[in-house]
Amino acid sequence: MKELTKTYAPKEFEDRIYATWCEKGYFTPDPASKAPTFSIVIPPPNVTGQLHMGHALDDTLQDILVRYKRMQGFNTLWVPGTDHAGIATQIKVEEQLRVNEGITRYDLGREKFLERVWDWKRQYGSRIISQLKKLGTSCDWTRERFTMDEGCSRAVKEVFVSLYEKGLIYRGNRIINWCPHCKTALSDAEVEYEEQAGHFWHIRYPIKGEDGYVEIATTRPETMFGDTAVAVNPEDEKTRHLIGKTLILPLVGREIPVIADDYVEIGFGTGCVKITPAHDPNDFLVGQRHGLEQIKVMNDDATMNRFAGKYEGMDRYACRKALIADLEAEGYLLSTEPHSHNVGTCYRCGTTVEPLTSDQWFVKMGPMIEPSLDAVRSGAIRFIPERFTRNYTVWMENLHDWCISRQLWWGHRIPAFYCDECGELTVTKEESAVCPKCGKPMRQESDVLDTWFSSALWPFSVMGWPDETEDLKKYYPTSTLVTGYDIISFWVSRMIFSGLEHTGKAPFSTVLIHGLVRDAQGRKMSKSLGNGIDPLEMIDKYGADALRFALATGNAPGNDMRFSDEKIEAARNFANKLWNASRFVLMNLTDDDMDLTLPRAEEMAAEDKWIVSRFNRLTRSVCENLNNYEIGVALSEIYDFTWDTFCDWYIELAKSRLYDKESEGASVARRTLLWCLTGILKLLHPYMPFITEEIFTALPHEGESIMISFYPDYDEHLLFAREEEEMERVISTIRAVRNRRAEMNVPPSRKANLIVITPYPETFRRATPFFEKLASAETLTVVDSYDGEGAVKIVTDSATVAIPMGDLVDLEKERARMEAERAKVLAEIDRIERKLANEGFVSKAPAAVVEGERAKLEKYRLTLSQLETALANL
RNA sequence: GGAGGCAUAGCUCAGUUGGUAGAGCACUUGCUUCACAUGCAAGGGGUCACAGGUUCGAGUCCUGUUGUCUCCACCA
Repeated sequence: MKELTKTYAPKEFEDRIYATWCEKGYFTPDPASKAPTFSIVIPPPNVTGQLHMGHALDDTLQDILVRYKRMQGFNTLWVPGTDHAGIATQIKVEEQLRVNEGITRYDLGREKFLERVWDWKRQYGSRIISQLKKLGTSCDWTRERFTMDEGCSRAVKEVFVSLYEKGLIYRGNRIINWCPHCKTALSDAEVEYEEQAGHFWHIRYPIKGEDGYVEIATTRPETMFGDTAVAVNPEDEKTRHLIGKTLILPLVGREIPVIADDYVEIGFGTGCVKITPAHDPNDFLVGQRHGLEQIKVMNDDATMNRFAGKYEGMDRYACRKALIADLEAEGYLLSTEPHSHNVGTCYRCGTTVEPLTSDQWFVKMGPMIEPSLDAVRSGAIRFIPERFTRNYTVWMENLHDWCISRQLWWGHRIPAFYCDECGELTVTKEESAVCPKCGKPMRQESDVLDTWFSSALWPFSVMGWPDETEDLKKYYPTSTLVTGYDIISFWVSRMIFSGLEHTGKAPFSTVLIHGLVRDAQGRKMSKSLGNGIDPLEMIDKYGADALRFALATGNAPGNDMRFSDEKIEAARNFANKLWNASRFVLMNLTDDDMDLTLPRAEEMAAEDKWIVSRFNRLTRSVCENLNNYEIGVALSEIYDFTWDTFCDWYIELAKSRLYDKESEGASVARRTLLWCLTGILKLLHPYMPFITEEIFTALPHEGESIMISFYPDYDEHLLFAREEEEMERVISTIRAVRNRRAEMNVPPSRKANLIVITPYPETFRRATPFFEKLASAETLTVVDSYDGEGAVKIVTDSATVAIPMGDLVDLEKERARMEAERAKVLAEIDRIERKLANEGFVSKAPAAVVEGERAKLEKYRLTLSQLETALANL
């Protein structure tokens, strides 16, 4: 028989086991399977990224579900892959070019630059995949995908053309978020707001032909060059007289009208708002309503353009500073007050975004909103925890059109073509098209699509859509999507409306949301703080199983969790415990113990039936919790059972029979041990795949791997209520004896004779070896009555145990202790009696609860009478 | 401005349809018990933020208050 090393050493086997699983093809579902399917698509990590704790958590949860379902016999598929991550990847490669070669992408040109990015992708693209493998993820690697591979590109074109033809994609000049550093448009979702200290500058706008002026407050004076009106609310008495007047823009001298628009809030500020349609989303709308001219005053890099006059070429902030100084010098600056406000920043580079008007491509969201809300309302898609439904609904309801074009090079190039000859715009899936109108060659749109445009199609593009493939038929819609709450708006909602629009089906039925992994102090892990914990380092130090355990335990769905050395150490210790318990079982087994079935009920001792019955209950509870996505609760149940019930009690109880190796009892104990241990390994396998596999294959076992064995199932034939009760009596009495001995500082080496008075004489006679081994008993004698003086009396709800230890006993102390105990029991009896006397309780509480209280009362009464007898005998 | 989370043992957190509270770590005491000191045994420690309400019964459901975190919106 195989032997296990003395301590748990995950490095010795994790890689080997993973390689074996891959070789055997266990991760690939059987195409012939008729079983119900369970499918998941991985949230694709950035192709050039590295595994961080967020991934580790996300993918651990998915692997737990996938392995659980696979062991339950589902036809299970987990599709892996990576995302091209437009901006993120392009920034990285540009940075590398700058550092290594001192050049920009423009020096290389589009084609050469893209070659470089593909090189980069080839070089680093497999890194995160191999890191995922280290974690133990059971993805079907034969189906690995990339958001810019041929299939995904085809799906993207198909969707783009289809939406365009339906009128759901349009090109327009509208106000968008512009990142001056990335030099691209961003969607609303890609803008992060942060509170920044700023100022309100109050500026005087003179009224034409009058002496008066209008006071304007602004946080962004440099946009003044783009002002094309000043607005007041038509209902505002204080400003109504200004409507229709003409103002003169300070320093610029341009004339702008005062217009009336109820966008201006009465009572806020000066009641007069400068309107800059080209640089503010609200002003843009006001401008549209009033037909105002849009004057863009900045270049793509946020330097000022010719409309800024002498400030042309200055950076927007430099311009602001100079402008304020000039306004002050000319007497236009009325006052300055500090003002803190939210500033939009680019989610990739952190640069303050500039709202500006620009020609971009948009997805018209209107018609897709209602079906997306319906899918959730009807229950076709369920969020877990449920509260994220609201998060999703609110976002969906307030959705604006989605700006999908990016002025980047890395990404899906928009399949639109311009004919410079006749001005025709053609949107087509075809390459290098010729103008359908004039036959001249066309020029393809240079913009690429938002990364999230292709991610949104992921659940069906990876299945082969738009073709009616076998995978699509079998595995789409997918079952569960597992992701963090931080990308519900970026990704989850876009997959939902895309799935509904293009396949007519919601892409998944359940969305399991998890929180963020924070550091031990509760801070968000970030590069700039340098507080990130590297999952690979953790795997190296503690093993992948310990990492997975630490991530799966101790937190409820949707809540953030803290990660600490403490936590993963506890997980590693648990692995070590399981390892050593297995060593114990293994070293006791003999060559005859290849029978993997449980001994027959008649053969089993009370303790065997007890552990089997408890395991059976555990199985039921674990499955219930896993089915409800209570992944952490299920794990802690397995943990408690393994450590407390199996190791601390059952193994110890079994030892007394194992000594006599040849005996029938030893054989039964060995088979029960093996059966239970194997069951624990199976229950635990989804969480800790490596250690359970290593032990499983070391033990006598059926089948070549635990990962393709069947998950334990509740079996009513394995419920032994009577033996459970019997063993609980024994255990609680052993505990009580230990407790008294510890209180009295009796060393374990000092054995004692136990005299037991009990209504369950047989139980205690049979349990004699347990008291000898676990309660330092020399002998155990069951008697009808005992009045020995100078004995310590231990009273439980099933027995009075007397220990004659004359010299050690202080009679007065004993009396006091027992009186105290009596008082406690009396209080309990009183409490329960009052409860049972309460008619409301008896008539309204469930029968089982009332029955439970009655049983408790019974026990307390027994304890009380025993205590009183003992006191009388003292 | 709107929405939501959290508030339970010294610390970090569980607590699944309401039935007087649990774990890990830390702490105290005792153990070289032949699987494990990454261990074994015993123990101390909580008016479940506060105030009301529903109920026979509330950590759990409802309302409000306070503290704290997050998301969304963006009134210049």
